[in-house]
Amino acid sequence: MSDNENKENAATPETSTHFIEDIIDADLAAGKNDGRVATRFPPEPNGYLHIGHAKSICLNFGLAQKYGGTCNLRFDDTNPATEDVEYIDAIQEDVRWLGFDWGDRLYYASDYFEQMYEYALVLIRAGKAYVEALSVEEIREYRGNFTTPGRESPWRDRPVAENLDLFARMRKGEFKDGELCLRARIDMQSPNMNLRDPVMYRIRHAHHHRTQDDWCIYPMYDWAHGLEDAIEGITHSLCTLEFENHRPLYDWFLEQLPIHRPQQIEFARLNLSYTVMSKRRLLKLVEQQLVTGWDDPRMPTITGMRRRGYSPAALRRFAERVGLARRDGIVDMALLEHTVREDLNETTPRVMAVLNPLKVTIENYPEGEEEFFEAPLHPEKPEFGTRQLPFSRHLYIERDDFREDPPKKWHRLSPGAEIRLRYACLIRCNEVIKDASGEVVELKCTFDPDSRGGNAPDGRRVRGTSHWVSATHALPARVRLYDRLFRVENPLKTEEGGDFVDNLNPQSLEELRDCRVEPYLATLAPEARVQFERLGYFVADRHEFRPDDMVFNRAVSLRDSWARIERSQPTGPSSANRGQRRAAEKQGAQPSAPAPAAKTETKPQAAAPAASPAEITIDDFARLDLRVGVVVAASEVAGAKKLLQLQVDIGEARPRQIMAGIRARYDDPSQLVGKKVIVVANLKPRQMKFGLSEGMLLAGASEDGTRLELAELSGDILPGDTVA
RNA sequence: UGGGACGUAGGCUAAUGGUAUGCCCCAGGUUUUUGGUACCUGUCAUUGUAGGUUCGAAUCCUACCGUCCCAACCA
Repeated sequence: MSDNENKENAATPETSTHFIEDIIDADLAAGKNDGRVATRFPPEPNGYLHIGHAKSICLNFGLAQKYGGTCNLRFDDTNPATEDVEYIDAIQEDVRWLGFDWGDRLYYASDYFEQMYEYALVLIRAGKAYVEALSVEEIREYRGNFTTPGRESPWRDRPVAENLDLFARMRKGEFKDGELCLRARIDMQSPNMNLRDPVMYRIRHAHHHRTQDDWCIYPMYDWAHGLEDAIEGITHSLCTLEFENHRPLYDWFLEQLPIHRPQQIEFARLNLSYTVMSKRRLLKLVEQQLVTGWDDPRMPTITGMRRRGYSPAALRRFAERVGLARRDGIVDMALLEHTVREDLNETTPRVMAVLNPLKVTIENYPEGEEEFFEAPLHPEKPEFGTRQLPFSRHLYIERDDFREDPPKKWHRLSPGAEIRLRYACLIRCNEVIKDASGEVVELKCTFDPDSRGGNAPDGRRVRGTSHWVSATHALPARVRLYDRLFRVENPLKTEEGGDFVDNLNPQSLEELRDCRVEPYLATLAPEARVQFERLGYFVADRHEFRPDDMVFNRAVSLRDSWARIERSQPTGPSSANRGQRRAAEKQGAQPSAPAPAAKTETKPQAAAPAASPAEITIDDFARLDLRVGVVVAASEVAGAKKLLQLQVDIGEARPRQIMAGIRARYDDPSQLVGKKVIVVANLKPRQMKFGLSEGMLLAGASEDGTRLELAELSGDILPGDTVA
């Protein structure tokens, strides 16, 4: 590589610029705004901030940092009916915790009310605004709809003097709520509904948390927001896509006034799988006590994620990583979890905790004796230091780390097997003690005195390493295991008449009350993040943790490749697949290919370490939407030996295309045409090599049990009928 | 239904007329006193579809299809 190339590479930025940076670069190049970049983060104090806001915060503050500009924190407090000081405090705490500093640039829209009022007078005098006397219902009716243009209000041509008088009296409080309002005089025919004489001020005799009872008229968003930006000298006003239709209005208002003209730019809001992101819905979860509060660790709120143990750096990195574009989509929760693991892996000390303790007695270790092993707090970072691990005759190990009948590839403890206790020694299991019900209650083991520190004296290979605590020294703790709040990727997709709360994951929280942790953990401060070795990243609960009553929340589990191996083992407990098949057999049918059940839908949660992996319940099975389908076309798929491509009418606007691995049985596909079959209608469509498959057909063994056969139906049934 | 936007792999994302980038997911492997981490390898895209312009198109043009947003005195 030449020097030249080296230089070029060095100059190439690691991340490419996104479209907003491109706009700013162009503005700067054109000499706009005197080379200034000024952004703002303008939350309405009517709820807590969520991860979507975090994206916006990182964007706005990040841009200011990058361009040497400023970013204001501004509360858009124009609606006293829904706003509250509780939120004002919480929002500031969240932004600060995320790592951003607004310096002395904290502003409130309500500080501009007087100025806005003056500007409204300007519009009235110019004949661009008028006092409306129609009722809310009448205004709605006059507005028309998408297809029919609006009609002009009878008050639209009220003389300026009268408007001025009425508006002044509105302010003085001479009218009741809703009796009058101030409207912009724009265009009732506009195809953009926002331009059909939008309301600028409404009358609300309400107490405002900052202006008290000074005002009884409050500005609407469209009128207020551009003014707030203009007054603060914002250059680039960033907002989400749904405000795109408002931009002509944003611009129109500012054009009427002799003030600074900020530029509104929209970007796609962040959506995350397995959660909801609107304040309205989050509020519902809180109010109906479906979660413990705004800071419930399962909530996608910033404060919830904080309590969950996510770090500010992880959230910032995530915001960076999801990118910025104008196309909306749903970011995979797995990306967030990956980012959290990545950050916590680098920043977090390792400690040992046993969540489901199983008693172990080291028979050749003297009763009453103890010793201490020095163990590093981070295996790759000596600068983290070490701590002393007490060891004695009586220990606890994780119940999951022992199996009486070990499956293949099991590296952990089982009768006669030898494992390493992390940083301590090698032990071998000699005897299994069970209680009356047959449950394993204790293991009798011996340790190899020459293996102190954990190394095999003769270099023998010991593959399994378990975490452990000394029973005589360990401290009790409560541990909460969290899982995703919703059991489906998009909780907003519900059955007819359903509600997103129907999709809540009933197993999103599991509290373990009988955990044992090493003594070192009592020195932790609330909110300290640690890795419990081999289990996951945990945080000392910021509200409930005390040295004598320890409470930990699991931020995220470690990746668990054993769970994967076991899942794929034919002899292991049933995989998601097998479970589903078993359930299907009860109904006398067996799902046949194409895609053996959507992986992402039935994937067992890596979570709950104690849970038996991958079972599905009868409730899961009931989620299958089975429909009657009529095959309208069937053909072979060129290049695929097993597949048939079917068009199946299930009573929808168009037939579904379904790829089925049944070619071996139906060598003449045309014989299938006209047959009534059973279709899994709510299976996530799957893009296969040979085309999209939009469902799955049920099949079973033929009567003589020798071949596969599609389950067929007959009788007076129609495509789309539900199969009970 | 009128208007506005958006379509790149299973999910995000890059590309600025020069032959599809990176991350996540998934599958395998190496190292390992965490079945973690790190590292390596692999699967997956004729860029929504169909035409056109061009030596050359994800990029420009046309048409179609699909998805999202808008009919609060909410923001």
